[in-house]
Amino acid sequence: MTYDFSAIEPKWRKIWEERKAFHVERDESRPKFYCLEMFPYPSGALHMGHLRNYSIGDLTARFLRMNGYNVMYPIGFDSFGMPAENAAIKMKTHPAKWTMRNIDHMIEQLKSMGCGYDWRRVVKTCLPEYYRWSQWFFLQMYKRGLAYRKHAPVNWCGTCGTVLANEQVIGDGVCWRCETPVVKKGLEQWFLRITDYAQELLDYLDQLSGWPERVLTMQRNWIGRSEGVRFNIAIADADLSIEAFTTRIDTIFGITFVAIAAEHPIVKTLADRMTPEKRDAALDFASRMSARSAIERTAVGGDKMGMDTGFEAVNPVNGARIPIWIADYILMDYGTGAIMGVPAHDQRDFDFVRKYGLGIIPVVRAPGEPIPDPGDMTSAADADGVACNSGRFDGMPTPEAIEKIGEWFERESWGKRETQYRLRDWLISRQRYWGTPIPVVYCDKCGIVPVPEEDLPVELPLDATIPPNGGNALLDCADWINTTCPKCGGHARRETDTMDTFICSSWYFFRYLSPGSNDAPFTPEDSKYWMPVDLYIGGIEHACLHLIYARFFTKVLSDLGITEPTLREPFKGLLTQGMVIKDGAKMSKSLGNVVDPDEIIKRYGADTARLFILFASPPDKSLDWSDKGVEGAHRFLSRVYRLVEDNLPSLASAERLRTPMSEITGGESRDIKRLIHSTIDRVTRDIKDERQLNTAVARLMELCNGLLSFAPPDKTGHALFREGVESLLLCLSPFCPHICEELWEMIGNEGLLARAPWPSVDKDALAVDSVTVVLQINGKLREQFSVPPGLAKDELIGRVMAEDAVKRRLDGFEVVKVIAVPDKLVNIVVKGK
RNA sequence: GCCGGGAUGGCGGAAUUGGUAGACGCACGGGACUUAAAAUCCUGUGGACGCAAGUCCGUGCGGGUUCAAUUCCCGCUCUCGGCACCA
Repeated sequence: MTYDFSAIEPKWRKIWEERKAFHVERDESRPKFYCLEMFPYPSGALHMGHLRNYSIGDLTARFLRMNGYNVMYPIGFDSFGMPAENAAIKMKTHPAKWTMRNIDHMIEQLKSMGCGYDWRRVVKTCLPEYYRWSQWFFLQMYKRGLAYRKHAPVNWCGTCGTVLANEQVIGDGVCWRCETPVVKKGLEQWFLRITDYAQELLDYLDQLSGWPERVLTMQRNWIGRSEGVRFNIAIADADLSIEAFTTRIDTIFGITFVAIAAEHPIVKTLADRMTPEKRDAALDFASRMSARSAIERTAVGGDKMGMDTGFEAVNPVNGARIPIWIADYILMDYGTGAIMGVPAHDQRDFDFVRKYGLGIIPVVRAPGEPIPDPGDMTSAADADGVACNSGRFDGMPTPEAIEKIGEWFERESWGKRETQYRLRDWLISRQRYWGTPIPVVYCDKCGIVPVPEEDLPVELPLDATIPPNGGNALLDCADWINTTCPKCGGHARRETDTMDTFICSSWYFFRYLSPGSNDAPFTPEDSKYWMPVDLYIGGIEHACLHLIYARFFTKVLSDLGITEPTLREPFKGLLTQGMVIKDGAKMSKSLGNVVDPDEIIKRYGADTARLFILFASPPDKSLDWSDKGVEGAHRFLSRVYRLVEDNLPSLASAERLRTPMSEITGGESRDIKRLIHSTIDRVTRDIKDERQLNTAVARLMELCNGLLSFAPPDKTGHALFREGVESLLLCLSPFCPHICEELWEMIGNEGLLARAPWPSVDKDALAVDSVTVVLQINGKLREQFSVPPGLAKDELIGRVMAEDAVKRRLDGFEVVKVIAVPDKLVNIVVKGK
């Protein structure tokens, strides 16, 4: 018989299922571990990235289960979203049908991988039993003012036919899904007040020691905190003022213009006070500027465009009159949409005045240097220095000037020191059908009315037909839209926008914990026992999307009293797996370099696929797919199989499971005992502490090689051989569970390996009988000697110096210094001949 | 521009606190088995010189610290990723 994975793998999956090997319940008597994977979108089939994600997850879950932890390891499907609608149009079917069929197929695929999920806990976010609670959370937030509706310039993707949250606009301003350039549109939409949590989201990053530094940095950048002063600038000869925000209030004496965003409301006010020709020109300029896509607006080194309004502003500190311009480089959605222009110390302002011939006033100089001549300046000087041209602040270093002038502004009530964030409130409305309906109606009389909790869920009508042009199918559901107002009973219309699917994924990890719960999204007991997630595994692409939203949701749930007040963060540990690469590029359909997991599993088995993936590179680095490497992994498993099959009589003859080191005499036997236990030791540490799964596999290969070349010399030898084989199977089982179960059974063990305890390390067996020390001369390796371990420095030096080879080498040299490192080396420093 | 990774044989990747660079695997060379091939097993494999013993060079580049540097410090180059007219 050879290694027949196609018979072995289904056999053990069936047994695991029958024996409910992976069912899990709360158990206060054992430490818990919550191992979570980013759940897949049911696109139709798993790709290699999924296989990698879930191989890492299942290994972790199995390892910890064997180590005595009560392990929560669930899976589900993020099953609302655009692709289902697109597929529905293309395949002339319904998104629900397409989605549910895909889920069924992907469940089969996940099972074929051998992942030990608790299948009773599967979450499908497109089912009313799930999304009713998303709606319920929305209502709780609405009640507390955390969900609100406002008119705002929003990001619109023409291809997807919907608005997007800021986080979903990526790169140079394109849609995260279809990469269409996004345009700004003024619309009334629903938002969640995530900015209320900006500071906490930032502060708690410091506590997330189990997260990769890159992700923490990305989130810090995204939240983008900056401290400055918000202040009023009066408009001359008008009872109007403009608010500006600056982080460099110390440069206030250097203002030579004020610039406002094209979308700024004051543009219209000012235009109304202009001559008709001037007015038309201004409004035309403003609308041309604001209509441009993010790509055009932020083109690197883009020429700045501006227009003088003819109005003047008054510098609060000295009464200087300065022109007010509309400028395209001012963003309406950051700060106040208006800035004080200080060309001497801001490169953008500098570029602007050079183009339009406005003045430059230097107000910071390098210490000990004269005030620069504006005419000589070739760029803005944004470095710190000391104040100049700034009245009584002259000579003050920049940080102090920022402090003192800020205080002065507050004292004079000109403005206030303030912290700004780049983070924007989360726009959750989507003009799409296949999503969670927003539980709100618009009453002719009462306006916005939330749907009462007892009327939840607001079910998505499943009899809708997706319009072939990709529009929102809900708009055609007149029966569904027209309803009665829960408040006055009059006519009302349902909200036809659905929620961003990132809402669904913001709390699914709570739902896993209480799958049957009908009167609450999850039970407090379950949440208290299982949360937080101990290890979350997924792609880094969610660093500023899902991972921020889920943190926000967790904080809100905690504040609403739905979870423990102390549960402020959902994910204690985060492992961002690397990409799967083939031929130097990320696997993608367009490049034609995809490898189908199904085919690999069919051809080599799931154990081989998993082993290769875990062996080829560390989990957080990118993985180079190699067909040859897969064959290598398969070859190894065949060798493991043969190791057992060819030695069944020897294995059966073993009389004891563990032989103490003190009873082992032969050198080879002592070596194999040592190899067994150093392997267990290393593999355990590699998995637990280092997450170095690739080196753990390497150790197991070494153990296998060692056992293959070990010929048991006696009875003790046979016992040791069995000890080695059992250790190998136990340690290998989280990587390749099926073959290990099979071999475990073959050597006569009862009970599931999946439930067996992890082998312990026999510390006595780690002690070595001799060590190799090297001789260095002037730091260069020269000789090697075998000596007993634990020799003191002097003893070691004495022994090495006595060697003939060493004497020969030192002949004619003067020994300057001798360094000894016990059990490692002796380095002799010598001087010329 | 700012922030964060990374650079080690032909390839993927290893190297506790500075202490034998290249574990493990792939690929390749030689051999065994075979009529032959595949599979399997044994064996070699960083580069240069050498019959050999051995010597020299070698972890992106240039310096430095040290008896000793892939590892620590200073200065660069290249590369991947994130953010960016963010006031």
